[in-house]
This record gives sequence, C-alpha cells and structure tokens, in this order.
Amino acid sequence: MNVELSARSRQILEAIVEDYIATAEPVGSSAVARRHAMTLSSATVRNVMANLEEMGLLTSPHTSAGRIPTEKAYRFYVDSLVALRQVSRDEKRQIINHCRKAGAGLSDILKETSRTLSQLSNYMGIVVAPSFNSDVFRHIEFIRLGHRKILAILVSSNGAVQNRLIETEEDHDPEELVRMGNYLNEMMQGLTITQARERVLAEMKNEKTKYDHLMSRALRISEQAVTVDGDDVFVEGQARILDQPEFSDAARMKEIYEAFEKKGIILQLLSRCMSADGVQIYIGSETSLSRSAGVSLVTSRFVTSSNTVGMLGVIGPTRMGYSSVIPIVDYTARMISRLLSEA
Amino acid sequence: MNVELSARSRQILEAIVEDYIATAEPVGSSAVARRHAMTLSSATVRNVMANLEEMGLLTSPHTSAGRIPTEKAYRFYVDSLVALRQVSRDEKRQIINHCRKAGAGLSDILKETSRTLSQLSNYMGIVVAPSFNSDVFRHIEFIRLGHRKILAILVSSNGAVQNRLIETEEDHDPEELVRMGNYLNEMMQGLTITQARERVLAEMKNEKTKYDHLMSRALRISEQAVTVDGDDVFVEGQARILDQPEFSDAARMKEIYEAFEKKGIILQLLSRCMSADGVQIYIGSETSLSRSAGVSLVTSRFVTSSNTVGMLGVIGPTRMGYSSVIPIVDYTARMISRLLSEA
DNA sequence: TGTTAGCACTCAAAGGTGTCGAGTGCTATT
DNA sequence: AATAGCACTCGACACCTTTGAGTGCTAACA
Repeated sequence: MNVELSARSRQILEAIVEDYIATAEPVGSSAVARRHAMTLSSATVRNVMANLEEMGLLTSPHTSAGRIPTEKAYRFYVDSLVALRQVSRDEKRQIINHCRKAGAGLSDILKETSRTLSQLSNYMGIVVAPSFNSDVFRHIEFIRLGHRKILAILVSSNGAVQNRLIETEEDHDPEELVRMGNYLNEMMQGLTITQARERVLAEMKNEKTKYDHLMSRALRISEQAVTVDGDDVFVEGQARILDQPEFSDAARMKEIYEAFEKKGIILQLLSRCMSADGVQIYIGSETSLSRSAGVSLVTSRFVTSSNTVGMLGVIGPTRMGYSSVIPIVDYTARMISRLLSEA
Repeated sequence: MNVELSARSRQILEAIVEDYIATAEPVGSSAVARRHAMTLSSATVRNVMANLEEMGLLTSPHTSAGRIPTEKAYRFYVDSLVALRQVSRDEKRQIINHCRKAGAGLSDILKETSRTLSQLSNYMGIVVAPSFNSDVFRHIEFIRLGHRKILAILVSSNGAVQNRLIETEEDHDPEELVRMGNYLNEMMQGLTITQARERVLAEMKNEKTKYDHLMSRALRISEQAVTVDGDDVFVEGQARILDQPEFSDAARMKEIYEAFEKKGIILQLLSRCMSADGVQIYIGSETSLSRSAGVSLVTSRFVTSSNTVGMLGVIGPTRMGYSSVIPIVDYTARMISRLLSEA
C-alpha cells in the first residue's frame, strides 16, 4: 500500500486531487501544468500521469477526458499529502457558540453539534451518543401511570435519560414504587448500566432476595428498565449532499438516504471508530456504507465526564474537502470532550 | 369552487386523474376511451376534455401531449369522485403488528407509526406528538448530577417524558431535591403543563411562598423545568419520495428536504389540521409547504387517554394514490387513538 | 343535437450526423 | 530527462430529420 513516489509525482498527484476536489471534473495534463504554475510542460505531466495511472492512483473515465483520482489516491493523499488548514477563528467561534446555544441536555448538545458539523463542512454531520450501557448508573425511578402500568426512568451520570413503559403483573401503589426505587438505587450505585443489569440478574437468583416480595418484584421490573438497546444517532444536513454534483441522480441518492434510515448500519460502521484515538478517515469502499455510492467518512471520538466514548464526524462524497474537514472534526471533538468533561 | 359537471364529464375526469396517478404521464383522449372501456370514441372524449380544460381542471404541458389534472381537479377528485379502497386485511394486520411491536413508550409508538404509514403508503409518513404542554401533569423529579447541576424530569399522563438540565445558583443536596419534588408534585396535581407553569409563576409572586426558602427555590427551578417548547415530530421514509418520477431532479428534492429539516415549518402546517376531525387533505399549494414542489398532505388527528391531540399523516406528490392513502391514514389514526386511549 | 370519422397540424422525443476540442500516447528532438 | 509536435480518440454539443401521439376542426351521420 505504501507507494514510493518521487517528490514531483507527489506534487502532481496532490494537484490533481485538489483540482478534482474543487471542480468535480476530470483534470487534464495541461490544467495541472498551468494551474499549478509548474515549470513543467503538459507533456511531462502526461508522462507522470501515465505512471500514476499504472500504479492505480488515477483512472480516466474515457480515452480523452482528464484523469480522476482513485480511492487509493485519496488514501495516499490524506495519509501523506494533505496540508491541513487551520481552523479559522470564525469557525472556532461558531463551534463554541453552538455549544453554548444548545440546551444543556446531553442530547440537545449532541444534536446541535451534528448541525454545526454539517454547517461548517457543508456535508452531513453525524454524532453518535456515548453508549448508555457503558455509562455509570445514577438514578432509577418508577412512576405509576395507570393500572399495572409504570414508567421506569433511568438516568446515567452523563445526564442521559432513558424511559420505558412497563406493564406489570400486579398493580403497585406509589409508596411501593418509591421503596423499590430506593432499594435499587442503593444496589446499583457506582455500577455501569451493563454491570447493573448483570447485578439484577444475579440478585434474581439469590435465595435471600427470592423470597422477599418487594425485592423480587423490584428486580423483575428493573430488569426491563436496565435493558437498553441501541444508541442515539444524530444526523443533520442531509439536504446538503444534494449540492454535490455527483449525487444529482436519484438512484444514487436513494441508496444513501436508505442507508441512513437504517441507523443500525451507521452504528455498526462507527463502532469501529470508537477504538482508536484521533481523527479517523474512511474512504469510499472502506466505509462499507454502500459500495457504489462513493462516500467518505471523517470521524473522531469524544469523551464525557464519566469516561464514556461517543463519536462524531462528517459524511460526504469521496471527493471531499479533507484539508478543512479534518481539522474541523478534530477541533469539534476536542471542544465537545471539554464541554462534556466539565460536568 | 363547486363545479357542476355532467355524469359523463365526471367519469372522464376521474379516469384521467386515476390514469395520471398511475402513470405520471399526460393522458390522451384515446387512452381514456380505450382503457376506460367506454362506449365513447376518442373524438367525443376530446370534446369533453376541451371543456374540462376550459374549466381549469386540466392543462396540457404542450400542444400535442395529453392532459394532466390541475390542483383544482385533484381537489374535485378527492371531494366527490374518489372511490375509497377498503383497508385490506393485510394492511390492517401490518398496522396492528406495528403498534404491538413498538416499545411501549409514547415516542416509540409514534415513531413506529410514522414508519408504518410510510411503508403502507409508499410515501413519507409523518406523526406529530400530542402537545406536551396541553397534557396533564403527572410527576416532577429532580436528580442531582453534579455541583450546582440538577436534572429535572417531567412526566405527563401520556407517559411522555421531558428532561432538562438546570444549573442552579447554589448547590442542593438530594434530600432537599426530594422535598422540593414533593411540594411541586402536590401543587401541580391535576393541572396541565401549561396551567402548571402559570401556577408556578403565580406562586412566585405569592408573599407566603416568597419567604419560604425551600419553596421559592423549588419554584425558581421548576419554572425552567415546566417550560417546554416544541413538539416532537417523527418523519420516516424520506427516501421513498425519490421513487416518484416527479422528484427525480435534484433542485426540487432539495427544496423538500430542506423544508423537512426545519421541523418548525411542518408544525405550523399541521397545527391547522388539529382543529378539525376526520381526514384532512391539502393539495399542492394548499399545503403552503413549498410552492413549486407539488406535494400533497393527507392527515388525521388522534387522541390520547388524557385527551390531548396529535396528528398523523402522509406526505407525497400531488399525484398521490388518494384512494388508498386516505383509508390508510384514517384507519391508522383510529387504531392509534384506541391504542393510546387504553392506557 | 349529440356522436363519430377523417384529416391537417403541432410538437416533444428519439435518433442520426457532423463538428469541435480537450486530452491522450507516441516519437523525434533538444 | 524534458519538451514539442502530431495523429488519434471520443464525449459534448449543435443541428437535422423522422416518428408518433395527441389535438382541434369540420363534415357526415344517427
């Protein structure tokens, strides 16, 4: 994968990639020679381009069009060519303002962040909330809504709230529910949600609690309450990708939108990004999002006060302005981490 | 508006509208004569069509294409021509299954409903949750998250949950928060959220409470908690409208998608539908959604156990299969009302 | 009087042809 | 090694013709 290239070849490749990113049109040899104010003639550039094509870094859509970069070229570009732009003062201001503006709830902040990413990058912004299950338990509470219907509210240290309606076998009066809550709150103190669930399951088998009416009921109910599946995903700016010329045809677009309606796909895709630190970049087929669609993904992790990990990033066409998107994603992730760590 | 038409003209108009709905292509006189197995020749149909055009019910995109229905024609069609299909057993089954499948929480149900509508209609499904503010207060609760940070949780009779992070001026310990909760719960019992807010504001001016430390603090905090703005909107199946030939071009699509990112527009649009009972239909420019887009809206209200009103419906092209969409929306609204009233 | 057949007319869509020009690969030259 | 020159390729575009669906009108007919 690691290609050896002369300095000149690299320069030319860089010029082609950047030109193509800017124009979305195949770039020809003379364009490179001219625009890049090189001392080289177009003929020379042609020779180099022929080389690059042989190495699988460029392709031509047809005989007499210019060349366009392959995924491999983008990969090489982001790995060793791209000159990252600084995040401008104005952009920083926008990011910070957005953080402040958002209602203080976790999901408000994340939604607003997603929107910010979309605005700054002009692509789609995406934020995956830190997994509720790995967050630390804070509080559980039962509220009677009606006959044999109670609402369980589960709060984590992040301030994330899950609520679930539970139908019980027998009716419970409010005082009973309060006592159940107290018992469970004590029991789960300091555990993560996942651990809390395990603890509940363990206690249910425990002989002592088995015969305590209140406890066994509390456990039965809370088992449902602490079973949380699926994390929140915030996607904003879907309309923006319609600006990109490569997505002007309906079939292609549809593929992408359908991918986004099944949030499961995205989660699966992004769980990979959680493991590594710093900005991660997935180009075209590396995203395994939709093989024909030609989308790329720039992501980074963020952490919360309770040390859970979330993910944020930008999805756009493979032909994406990496030089500005990468720093934006990086900076935003840092700011969100800081904001959420203050708590 | 109420046009007088002979039985024959009506039949022909109906045939044209239905043909156009089915094919999205201008329909010509011979097509009507043939497909509709009429005893009339195409020449006669032509005469009638010329009449209909004069009345503003048809237009031709150009001289020698067929005719297409105007908005006025659709209006007339849904008002007095359309033969509503029965909701098929299979569709009923799907609707009911979806209701059951959804997690029992209110927002889960509504989201799932939106998806169901989308699937059955093949257009976009939309559901607006009953306004939280007009729902009856059930429970309020404060949880300490950190120094001077508390989470307020507000539950309505519907089982809808709102949570809000509040930064307080001084730190409150958990017991204090519990006492505050008790006080407020008692105070707000039986009121709607809106009334509860008014009550809080009134109490804040009350001399008696003003000098009670606990109460005045509780009121100050709860004021923020009971201020809820914006209702939930669930839109599903956005990708489906890409199937419609009239939306194959990007500019048009973008307009629609942008409209949907600002959920405020939808809310405003739909608040109108809340007032009247039964299925409401808005055609083309009647939606005021986006003047050029040519979208229609079929909606109906649903009610919950606490007598709050929500809205559900289908958004699709003006050229929409009204005969099946209308019954589907109607039936779904009834089922959801029943499901939510059981509670 | 309402219906129909016939006919001339219109016009978008589809297909064919020719030109243009951007871009290439190759080769000879510096 | 770099460049200039040149023949070649092929999509884009403009222009044309053909085709056919559909219309409006009129005259004939029941």
